[in-house]
Amino acid sequence: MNKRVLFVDWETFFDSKGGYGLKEISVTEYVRDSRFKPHGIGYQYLDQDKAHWVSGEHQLAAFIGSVDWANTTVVAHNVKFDGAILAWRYGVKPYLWVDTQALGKAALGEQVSSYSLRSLATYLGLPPKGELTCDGVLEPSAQQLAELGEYCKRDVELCKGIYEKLMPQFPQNQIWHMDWTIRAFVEPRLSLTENVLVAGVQKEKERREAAIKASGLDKRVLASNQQFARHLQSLGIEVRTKISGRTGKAIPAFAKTDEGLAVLQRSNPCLYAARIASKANLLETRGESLLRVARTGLFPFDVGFSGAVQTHRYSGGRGAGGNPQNFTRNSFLRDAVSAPEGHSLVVGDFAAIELRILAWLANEPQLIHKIINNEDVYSSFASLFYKRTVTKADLVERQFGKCAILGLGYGMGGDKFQATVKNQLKLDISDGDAYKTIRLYRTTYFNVPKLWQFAANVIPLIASDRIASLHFAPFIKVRKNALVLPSGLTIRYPNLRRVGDEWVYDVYRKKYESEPTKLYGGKLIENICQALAGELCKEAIGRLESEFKVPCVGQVHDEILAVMPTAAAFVAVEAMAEAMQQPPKWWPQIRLKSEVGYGPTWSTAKK
DNA sequence: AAGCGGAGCGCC
DNA sequence: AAAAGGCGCTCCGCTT
Repeated sequence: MNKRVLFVDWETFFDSKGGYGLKEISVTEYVRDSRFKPHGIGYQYLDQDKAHWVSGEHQLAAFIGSVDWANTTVVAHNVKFDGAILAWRYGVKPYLWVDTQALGKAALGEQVSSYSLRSLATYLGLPPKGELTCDGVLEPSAQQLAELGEYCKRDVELCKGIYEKLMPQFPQNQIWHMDWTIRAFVEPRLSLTENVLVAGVQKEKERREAAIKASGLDKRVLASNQQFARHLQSLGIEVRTKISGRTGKAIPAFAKTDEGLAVLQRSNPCLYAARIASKANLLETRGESLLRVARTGLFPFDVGFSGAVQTHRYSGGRGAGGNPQNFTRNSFLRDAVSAPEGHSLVVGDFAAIELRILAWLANEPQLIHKIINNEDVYSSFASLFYKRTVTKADLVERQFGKCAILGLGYGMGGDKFQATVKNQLKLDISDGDAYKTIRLYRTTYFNVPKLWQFAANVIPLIASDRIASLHFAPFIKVRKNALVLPSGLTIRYPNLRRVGDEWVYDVYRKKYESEPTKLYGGKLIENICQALAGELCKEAIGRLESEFKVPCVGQVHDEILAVMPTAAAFVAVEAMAEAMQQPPKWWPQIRLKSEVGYGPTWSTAKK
């Protein structure tokens, strides 16, 4: 049977003053709220010239009932919102979900500054979007409802226009993956355990308040850079400054990794602790927002297709209590995420996936050989550095080796490496040691710097009009200002040009203004490694669901989450390991490895 | 009062 | 420059 394509857009009651709106609360809380009330829906099929408007409870029910959802692809702009309403309020399960906002990110990338309906419509030369607000209007008058209908129909037509313009530029094989990111949200399978969140937040609050109280200072003084600096000066403590990378002005060096704060930590630990405690942290704010979601039902997993527009990795969304990609490791946040009754979470992790990709791209035998023989690359590098045999038992030394192996593959310099070691390992190393580590890495794995050089040599080719493939990655094609990945998705370097002896391209960092950004060999390789890792993970999810019938419920870069009945969890572990280890058709040589575990919660499932 | 930019920090 | 990068979230402080 032919699938029909249906464009939709809901108009619903919101009240920003009453705290009931999408700026105020997450999509999940909004749609599940008792105040939720649809004004109506705009819709249009792909083969229709004009959009339609349906309002009124009975008419809406009749419309929903009239659609053959199982054979309909539903398209909307930010479809997680419209899909959540259809799925959670009307029990709709369509053939496929498509999001024109994600389509914009995937197909246009950095070429636009915003992926709002208005911005994409303007960029693509579609008719202007209407202007209308009905903030706080619970019962629109007949005239208001008619105006809302006209406004909504225009949005539906714009959504269809965006789809028609961008779909030809979007690789068909990626449609299923886009659908998966939306299903992970609108068909949630995970739970959030309320009391775990309550206890975690409470503990964190008490810890912070105690630290602030112990200092005897006002929280506002501690939290403000200016006031805190003045307070330190009044105590006769020197306030070190640093130069802002963005503004070029001197600012107080108050970051955790700044030396000035480290000095304070040693000289006045109480004041240091209070300063840190004065800032809200992720643990507490995220715990609170997840708790609000937990009270409404299951946990929708929000990742955005091509959210990382440069590499097409998934980004974390804010639709259900905040970005699930940065839940603090070994924290109560991950303890709170669990499989439903009678089920287990199966979690798989690609082992050192970017390192493997780098090793095979560089064709570096010192890495490839060790990886194939299951030798511990981190210990091996640490052994070279410390000039003695380091094993997994030498925790700090091996951690140092890991930090170097994972960090130095893209050209990192000494200062940055020193800061990274301090930040991740809480380890102080000298300038000399940092420099020595970098030199050791680059001489030991000399094919890696050679790869950066190959990449640097390719940059002029990317900027030219010539069509080619990368000789070190033949499955990646070179196009004008772009690289085409095996999936067909494109890494873009808009307006790539030489400025002096550097290469730059334009990135929208600010909202309305693009900014030249440098491109060099190491960075190009990093973009490629991240992008390929993302593609491998997507392919594994595809195999797991279609071949192994293991329903995947979430993804964090190199990690896949699935939910299975506990009786079948062990079988799913095997399936996941196999699905993740299978090399892709376009790169049969690479050797992948995964670590898979299962348990009742995210924390327990992950080894 | 609301919006924006800068800075810092969580994850991979 | 043989220069790690990709994100989202939060707060402060300034502008509008």
